[in-house]
Amino acid sequence: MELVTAVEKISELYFPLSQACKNDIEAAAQIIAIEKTNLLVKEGQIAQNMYFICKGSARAYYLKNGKDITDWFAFENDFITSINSFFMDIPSPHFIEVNENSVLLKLTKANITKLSEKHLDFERMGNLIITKTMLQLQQRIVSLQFETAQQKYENLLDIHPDITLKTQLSHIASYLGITLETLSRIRKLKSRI
Amino acid sequence: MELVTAVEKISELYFPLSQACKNDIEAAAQIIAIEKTNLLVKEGQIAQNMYFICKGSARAYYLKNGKDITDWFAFENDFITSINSFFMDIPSPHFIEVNENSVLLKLTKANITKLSEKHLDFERMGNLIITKTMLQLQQRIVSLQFETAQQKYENLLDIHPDITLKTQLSHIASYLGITLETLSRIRKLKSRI
DNA sequence: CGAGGCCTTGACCGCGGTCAATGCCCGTGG
DNA sequence: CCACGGGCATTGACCGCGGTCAAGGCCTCG
Repeated sequence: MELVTAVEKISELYFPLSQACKNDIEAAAQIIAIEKTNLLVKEGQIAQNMYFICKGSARAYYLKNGKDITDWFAFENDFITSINSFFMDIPSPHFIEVNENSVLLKLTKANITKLSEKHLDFERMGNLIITKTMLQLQQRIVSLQFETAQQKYENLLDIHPDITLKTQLSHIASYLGITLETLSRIRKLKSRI
Repeated sequence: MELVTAVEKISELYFPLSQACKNDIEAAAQIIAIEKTNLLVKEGQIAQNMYFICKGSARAYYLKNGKDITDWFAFENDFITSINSFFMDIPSPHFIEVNENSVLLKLTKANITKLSEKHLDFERMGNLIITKTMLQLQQRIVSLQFETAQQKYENLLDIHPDITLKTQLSHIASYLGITLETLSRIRKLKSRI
């Protein structure tokens, strides 16, 4: 069953969980299938759920003067939610959109809280995920601060070589903090080599 | 005594702690006085301690092609460490430098681990601090991605109006991802208004 | 008083943003 | 089945922000 394998995957990839913990996760979580371009969270809502991507991909974006700015991508085996909203219980500045027809594991905040209280290993895992996210953000700051548009694009390709197959270039551009036009020119240069 | 008031401050500012927890922190922590320009962590070391700034200020920086790039400032009532190193047990990419003659509360990682295991409220507080740091970093990404040099400087002034009194402009410039010259020109413009 | 840090100022220029036209692909309806 | 329209990407012309390089000013401290 899909739910069991998803939980197993989480335990393997993030933190080894006891069988009792895995069982409780399985009892609390749901598997849901979502179609391309559907929204998991809308701006202004309070994000109630954390999603783990079993299959597919998603992104968080916000509107800045009406422009769509991608803030975060999540692919298979990543977690995604509106972090501001989920952790601080404030209205989400982000939309979360599913980019492809996807299968997600969904955990409510209430369930996560209960699981954290009951299972030390679950709480540890949560800590670890937050810490890693923090370090990733820090890395991204370094990248944004001192790299050229081209370097930033190449870094992204190093991490996600096939991102251009699944993702609109305009979303990638705003994620990198550059314009669509600049990204297009960079890609042209690279293809000529 | 200084130690007791520092712990009280932490409890007030970050998360309400039980008296038992505060007592244990006081038993585990040390107050240390450090002179200006001393280093708390050097590049390549593994950061063993978390510091809370009772008085003074500090910064984390790294060397990029020999240039000093400020990554983080910490002022009174902030915590500071080399986050990569401290949380992941890897050699620090950062130096941590005390900017003024300062008084710090120091907690070793071993003590923090013990306190987290013993006191649920302490662990919660740790979680909260990490989460808030994560959200701050995320905010900084937005700022770096789409703001002009001037906007970034003004944002910093909103948060730390008196930062220029304590901090070299060259450190501020590298924190904002701009050059010292650009910062100087921005400041000139502002002073003429 | 001289030296060395730190900051300011000026001249120059290139990366990447903006605006606008064009190309390309695909879904929909006549 | 083709024609049209809309969304996305490409390309070109232009230009301004902010980087680089270099000179000079201003403290502070020995």
